Amino acid sequence: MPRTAPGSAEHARPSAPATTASGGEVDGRVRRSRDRVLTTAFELLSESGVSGFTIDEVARRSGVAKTTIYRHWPTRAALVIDACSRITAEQQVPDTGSLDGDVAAILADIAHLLGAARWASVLPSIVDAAERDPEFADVHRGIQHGHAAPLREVLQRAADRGELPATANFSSMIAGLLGPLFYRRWFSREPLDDQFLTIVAAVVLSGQGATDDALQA
Amino acid sequence: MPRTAPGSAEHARPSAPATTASGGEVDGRVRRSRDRVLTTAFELLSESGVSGFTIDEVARRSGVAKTTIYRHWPTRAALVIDACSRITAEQQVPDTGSLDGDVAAILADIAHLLGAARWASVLPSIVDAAERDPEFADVHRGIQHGHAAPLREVLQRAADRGELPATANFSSMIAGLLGPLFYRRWFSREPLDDQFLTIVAAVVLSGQGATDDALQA
DNA sequence: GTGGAACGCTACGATACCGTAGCGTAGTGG
DNA sequence: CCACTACGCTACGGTATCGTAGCGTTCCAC
Repeated sequence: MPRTAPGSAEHARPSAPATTASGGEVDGRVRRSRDRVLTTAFELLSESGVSGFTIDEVARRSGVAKTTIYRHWPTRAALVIDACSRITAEQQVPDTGSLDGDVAAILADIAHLLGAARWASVLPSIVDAAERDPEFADVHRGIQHGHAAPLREVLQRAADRGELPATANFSSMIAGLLGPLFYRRWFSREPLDDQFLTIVAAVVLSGQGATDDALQA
Repeated sequence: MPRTAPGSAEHARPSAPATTASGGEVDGRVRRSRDRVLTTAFELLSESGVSGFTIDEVARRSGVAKTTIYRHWPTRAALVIDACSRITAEQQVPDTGSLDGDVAAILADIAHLLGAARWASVLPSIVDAAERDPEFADVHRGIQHGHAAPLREVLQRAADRGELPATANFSSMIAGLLGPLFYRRWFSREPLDDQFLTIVAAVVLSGQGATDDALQA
């Protein structure tokens, strides 16, 4: 986003509340507009990346007037960020009873996400932007946390159950589990088949590894 | 690069040879211009990413006139690609005698690259572009191959020596070794300390793992 | 119904780039 | 010393965006 100044994410609505007196309900028109725009925005984002993202194009595709878009988002950057944030895709934390099962479930989930064109093609754009723009760095942090958290949780549970040594290095294990998947999707561009997932999980979990003790061997 | 058509990478020089009658030597002025431009281009690329890359800015910084730049590269895209290709950074293939030693050396190299601001901040940009532009996909493939090849070679040598089972799954091992490093640099943004490298290598190599047999356990 | 908010439309001004033209200057090689 | 080539400079034409203004229209809420 070379052309636009960051600008505060805060947006002063024209004048009035837009929420009816009762609860936090909003005018149906507002809701429709916002939804249509955000949906289109996300779609466009996955097609063209952060840099190819254009308000004019969003307006064209969504059928929502450009002026209306600017009534809801103060700046292009704000809309991009907002659309990006929709990716957060909170993963569910599985509970199969065993660490192996939990990890397998999570890896399968992630692999599925990586297979879904949209998600997987937007993320590199965000990573790139995050390298330079602090606002994107925040978004990135959120996404990152979103998919590492479930793994961390099942690892913690396993440690509590005694399935993992207390010295287990969670952070390294997570990198060991997710890294190879990401690597294949974005770098070597090889398929993420079940066999690969199984191998990754087996190697990291059996080399239970990731404890610092293992280094003495 | 939303604004510019790809265009052939071929560039018809104005008219004359630019190379003297003798060998492939070129006019010193040409050499200076090309060098200055490419250097500046790469620098700018790592600062602003592929999308923030501008011919005008390259001209400003390098001191080389925009018209001159266009005399050497037919289009913005061509210059970007050319600058990107400079990253290829051919890694050396170590030969410490043992698989462990070789892998450790390579991981240290990669970690060093990932620590170098320039290289590491350009790559996400290329990955992003490669998602949509076939020309960048080529560049990306080259880079990717460039850093996976040494690993593949030391693994092959180890297999020949009998240090690895013949059934070893090289591709998975490479993903298992490089993935975690990349993951830490671009996703979790944790430091790549020696301990981490050691753990990664130990886990993947000890779980020699990556053979399909290991799955029966 | 009716008032007011939200929307759509057209048109702008301002920038930033791309890529090219034309012309004069400087440096290279013989 | 001379021709030839590469270079620098200024100025364009063209395009794509951003973000805003003004005004009429539609739709929600009461």
